Amino acid sequence: MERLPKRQRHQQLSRLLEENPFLTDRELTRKLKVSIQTIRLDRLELAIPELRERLKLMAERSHDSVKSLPLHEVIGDIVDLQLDKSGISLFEITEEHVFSRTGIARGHHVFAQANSLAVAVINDEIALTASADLRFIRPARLGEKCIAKAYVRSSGEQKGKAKVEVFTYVGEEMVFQGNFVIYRSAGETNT
Amino acid sequence: MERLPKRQRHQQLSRLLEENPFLTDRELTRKLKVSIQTIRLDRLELAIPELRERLKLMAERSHDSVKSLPLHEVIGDIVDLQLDKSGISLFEITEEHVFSRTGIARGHHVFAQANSLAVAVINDEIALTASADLRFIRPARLGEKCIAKAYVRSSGEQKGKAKVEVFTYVGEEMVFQGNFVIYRSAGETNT
DNA sequence: ACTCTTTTTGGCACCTGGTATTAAATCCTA
DNA sequence: TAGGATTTAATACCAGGTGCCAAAAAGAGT
Repeated sequence: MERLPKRQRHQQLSRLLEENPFLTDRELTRKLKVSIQTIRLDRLELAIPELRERLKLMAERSHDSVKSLPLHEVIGDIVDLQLDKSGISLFEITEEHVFSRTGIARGHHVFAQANSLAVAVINDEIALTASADLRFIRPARLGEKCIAKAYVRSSGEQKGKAKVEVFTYVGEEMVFQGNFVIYRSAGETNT
Repeated sequence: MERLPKRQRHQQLSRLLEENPFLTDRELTRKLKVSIQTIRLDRLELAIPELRERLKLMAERSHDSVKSLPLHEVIGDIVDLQLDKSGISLFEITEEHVFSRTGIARGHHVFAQANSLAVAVINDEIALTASADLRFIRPARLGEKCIAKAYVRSSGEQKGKAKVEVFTYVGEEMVFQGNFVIYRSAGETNT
């Protein structure tokens, strides 16, 4: 039995729609050289919804992913904050934070959580990172919940700089440690 | 002339569709208590496309933003790369990177560019940031183009660690400098 | 060569969510 | 009360399908 042609076509169809979900059945007939009914049977078998449904799905995905894009403000959820003293934030490592090959979080996300917290804990109008000293103790992995704890070591209202120490844990294990020096507006703003 | 009802309806219609672009004209008639023709005239005047067009637009946006979503892989465009030697990347500060009150870039974005480049420049299957030492020399601001230059100082194939130095400039001015220690898979992978 | 099954086509009615056009009804106000 | 703006109605048409049924074509088995 040379049942291949159908399977092959199914594969091609899947591939085509994966790389361009905007194709109508009619356009697919031209690419695959079969009738439109065949295309529709194929979609049925492969459980691929019609064009409009595909677009709707994509639109829905993009609609609620607006919320989950944490690029703008604080990275991680701050669950406790004592200004000029200490703070705690939570951050869960999801697919978008990891190297896809290894499932290990990219360093800048772990840093972003710690940095956001270090800035937030400083009780001032303007607080900017001046310098930092980081240690990635062990990699954080997909699905892990990172708990960052920040302690203000010297707030130095006069000097314009504050020192903040941040420790990030997964469970009991420490995964990251950083010493931050934060500029605060009391001292100077910027050029 | 009590021309308000129309303008008011137009405003409501815009608002409704803004917060839920998935509404059909028929659903809108129920919300606004006017005939479907009125809804269509209104959309015409307001140049709001029909439901399917709206969904298509959203789908398209989300489709090619896959490329421009810089969350996953490398932050910044790498324009030059000599593995185990040096690399250059460009990154423009846009609204989403800054504190909205001050227009100053959040530190973790500047760090992310430098960190991505430091990892990219290491010629190895797996490269992870081990530790880093950072100096934010002056704030990067909205609209500025950051040029990060990375130099591998000691690649240490045996030791499993490489040292990378990164300098980030806006024009002639240095805004950031960092010393990175990168784990490379030659030495050890991970737990 | 003749079955039997799978696969592929074709045709037709129907659906949704519209556009386009023309016409009638309703307001408002000068 | 005439006249423009506004609203509603009615009808034809379109894209991109679904659902269903039948017929043609292609293989496979013996």
